[in-house]
Amino acid sequence: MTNTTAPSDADTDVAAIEAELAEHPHGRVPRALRRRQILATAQAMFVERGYTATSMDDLAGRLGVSKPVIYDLVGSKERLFEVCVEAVADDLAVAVAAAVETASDADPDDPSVGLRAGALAWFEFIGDRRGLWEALLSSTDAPTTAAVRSIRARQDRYVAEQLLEASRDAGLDPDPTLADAVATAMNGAFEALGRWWHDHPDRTAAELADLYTALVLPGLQLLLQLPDA
Amino acid sequence: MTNTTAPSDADTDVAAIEAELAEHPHGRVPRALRRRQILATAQAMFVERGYTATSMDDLAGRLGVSKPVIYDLVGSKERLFEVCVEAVADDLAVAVAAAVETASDADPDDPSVGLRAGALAWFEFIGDRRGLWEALLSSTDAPTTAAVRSIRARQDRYVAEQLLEASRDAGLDPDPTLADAVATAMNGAFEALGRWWHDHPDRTAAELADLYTALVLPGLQLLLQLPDA
DNA sequence: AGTAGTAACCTACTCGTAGTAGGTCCGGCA
DNA sequence: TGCCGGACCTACTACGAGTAGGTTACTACT
Repeated sequence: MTNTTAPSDADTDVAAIEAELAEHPHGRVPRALRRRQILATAQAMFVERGYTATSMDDLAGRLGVSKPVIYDLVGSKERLFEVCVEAVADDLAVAVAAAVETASDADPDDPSVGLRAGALAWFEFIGDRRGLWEALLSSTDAPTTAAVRSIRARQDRYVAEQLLEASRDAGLDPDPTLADAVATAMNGAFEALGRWWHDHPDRTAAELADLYTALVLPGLQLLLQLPDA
Repeated sequence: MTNTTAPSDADTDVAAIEAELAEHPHGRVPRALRRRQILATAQAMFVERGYTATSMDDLAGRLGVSKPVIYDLVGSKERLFEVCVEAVADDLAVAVAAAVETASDADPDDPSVGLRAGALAWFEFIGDRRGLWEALLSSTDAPTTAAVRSIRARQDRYVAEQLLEASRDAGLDPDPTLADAVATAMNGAFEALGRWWHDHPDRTAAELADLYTALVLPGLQLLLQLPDA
């Protein structure tokens, strides 16, 4: 059930943007559109060749535009990468949060269904964008610094918040620092399983979500003293 | 209990190597020694400035040697980084394996003591080399590609093997692929907690090892059907 | 219509860094 | 004394990120 909707905003973007570009007879194009084109094309190149192997000259060539245009609109190569990563991270965060909310609403008493639903949404998301995810985050060579740090921090915050909420819902008084650490560890396991999946593509998102849940949930319930069901 | 022994092979190396170098009156030094000097100095610079900010020219300058010497002895900048990482990874692997073995010998019936001992050794090791670990692995900007991949693979293999062994010791017939996936997830959690520790230095290695064990062990026992104690 | 003003874009650089071609200098050994 | 090989150096090339300053075409106003 992983390929029903648009597989990647980026590819869609490229097509849509191409169409919009055609409407402008001369090479001259509004800044906003040019910027979207740059981001979409850059994302594609990062995926194909990786960060270092993608040169700004090549990108400019592929865009049919000179380098200063890119620098004017984006600022720097590192910034360009960051923006690409953040776009993906935004989509992921939205997808996961929606799945968690839906599941929690359906079964408000069992905190484990939220976890399971979130895990499933997470794996389905990255399953739909294999190359993208690998290239941008699980990354092989990028000055991932700021970008990856910030999306990790965001995921950690989200999961920690979920843990605290579940804990409070169960009538407990949770330790925020503990929740923080646990959330970080959980997300580390996510990332790692995402990489593992890449080397074992025959597995399904559901299998990974089950595995993840089975591994993490029992310890979680003990640590946070959550109810069993 | 984290600072009793030699805190970092690298610093020790620098001193020892300096001494050995003094024995060679002219600048001329045997290849092997020069190579050790290069590695030690490079490691230090990578820790101080990070990968990209460390230029081969600067390194050559600090060594009092010209660039081609480095290229002759190491091959490339990326290779240089890899060698540094692998050296640390070797030490870590040895430390963890030793701790696990000792603990398992002392209490052969309870597989959880091995896990707990390994976790503790792992955290103590990286606690002893904060900056080093952060710079080389948790890395901020390196073409970590090959290096990080290979050390992750190695850690994964080790943990998977431990899991299989524990499972067999309990008289079960374990699934290698499952063990592989679980090991990967466990190590992902390790890495993430290592990073978290960096932002919460007030914690002790023992606290982190306890947290890790508490989070992971229950699920592990269910998944692999290990005995409880 | 003619004429600013400005948005989009380009040419042609600088600067820094990875990596290399080819030569030098010194010790040992016949 | 002359030769050989190992340690080392000077002086490059190639390439990529980022920029200074100029050019063209569209828009708005008189």
